[in-house]
Amino acid sequence: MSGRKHLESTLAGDHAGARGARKQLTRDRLLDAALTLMSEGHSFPSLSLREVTREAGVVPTAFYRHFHSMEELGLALVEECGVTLRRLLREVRKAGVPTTDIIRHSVAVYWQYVRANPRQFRTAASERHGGSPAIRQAIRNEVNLFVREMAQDLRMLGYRSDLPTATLEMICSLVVNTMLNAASDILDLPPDQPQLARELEANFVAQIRLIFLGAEQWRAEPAG
Amino acid sequence: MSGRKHLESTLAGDHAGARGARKQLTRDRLLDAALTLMSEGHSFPSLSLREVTREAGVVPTAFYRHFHSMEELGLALVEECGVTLRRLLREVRKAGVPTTDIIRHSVAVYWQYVRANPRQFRTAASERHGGSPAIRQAIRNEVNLFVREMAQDLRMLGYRSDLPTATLEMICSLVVNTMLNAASDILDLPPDQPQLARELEANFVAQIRLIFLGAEQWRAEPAG
DNA sequence: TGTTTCAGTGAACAACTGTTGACAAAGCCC
DNA sequence: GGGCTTTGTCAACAGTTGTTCACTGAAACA
Repeated sequence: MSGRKHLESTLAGDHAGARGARKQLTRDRLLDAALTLMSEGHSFPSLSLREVTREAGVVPTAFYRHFHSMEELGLALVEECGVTLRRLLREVRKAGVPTTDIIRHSVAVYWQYVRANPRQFRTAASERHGGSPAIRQAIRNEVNLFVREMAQDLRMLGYRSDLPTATLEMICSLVVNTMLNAASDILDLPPDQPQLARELEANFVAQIRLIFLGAEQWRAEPAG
Repeated sequence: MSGRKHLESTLAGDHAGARGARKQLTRDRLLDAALTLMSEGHSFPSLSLREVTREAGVVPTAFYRHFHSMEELGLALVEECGVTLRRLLREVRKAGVPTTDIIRHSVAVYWQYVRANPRQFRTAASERHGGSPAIRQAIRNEVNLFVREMAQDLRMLGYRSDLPTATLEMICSLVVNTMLNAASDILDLPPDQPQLARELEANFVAQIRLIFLGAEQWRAEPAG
């Protein structure tokens, strides 16, 4: 019952054998099914267990082999979105620092990233304020992680090195909020309206620019 | 069938007679029930028609005397939230312009307003990105209305009168997004943590301040 | 006054929900 | 190979859902 192998297999995502691989596959199919249903207009709290298993091509009872409840699936989904977000950060970082018009460039990367992963971003935006308290908290954690990592990046770049970390994080959190709002906006556009999309992007760039304009003016001792 | 009186009573919210008043009352009870259930952790898309009528103390079929579907109730709810928001704007406006530390003052009013109407703000934040497409669109309209009104207020105050309206609205939309995010954050705090609430408020004030710091620096011709 | 209109009731329906237990087959370990 | 473990299936349950229809009683109207 409590053999070593069993313990291993219950830890996160080991699943080396052919059996574990198969399990991971249908687990992924369940997560994918939920993501797909949500991108089709459903919202997560209204998803039923049976709907998800139907979409995944599995019998309802099989669900319990992977999650205790829909809420647990939701948390797994949040983690997946977090991974996606952090991958984005790594990509932007890897793209180097053009120093000239860095904002427009970063926004462009972000924009294309949102369009490439619409389901994850819709889910993140949708559950951030709407889901169950537990899921909301999980997303908050994920977002905070992202914010902290981003602030650290700014620090590494030597941006406003006179400011305390808390202030940098305050700025980044403002940026991230704006990012997520913009993602939700763009994903609600009818896909055949490139003009509206461009206006939205321009507005988004302007807002980010405005934030950094404010950040450059921020006094280290804002006591007024 | 098409008498004058009947026509009147189908128009929005006339309901002068004793009958109309009674109808309006249970309609309000339905809306209130939905709001209450949502503030208890449920999210709107997962609310069932029967749950709402149960909470409102009426039989399920009575629902149809007021709304065709839950989605229609949702739209009515959005409108109610919009009214709440505009009342807020009027209150801030009425409070006068202290000119000194206007941001901290406005934020304080807003803060207390959120705490006084938690159910409306939770609903607004929750459905803004999460609800059905129709409801999402309705909220977007409501928010845009608010943004436009706020931009007009800034103009009346003579704030950055050199900027085009579109730019003012871009700024206000950033402010409103930040406001709604902060509302969602504060409403998720455990109610016995005044220290966290104060930190949250300080962070919120800082973000708004940062935005206006950027706004003051914004060049009328941002072509770079 | 008598008649009409209509918000709210009650019973009933078919469909769907989450969850159960026993069972088949395939992977795993000895 | 044989026995244990485990993923997925099948059948079935009790409860809830949205919606229907015929109804009651009181307010509104003539």
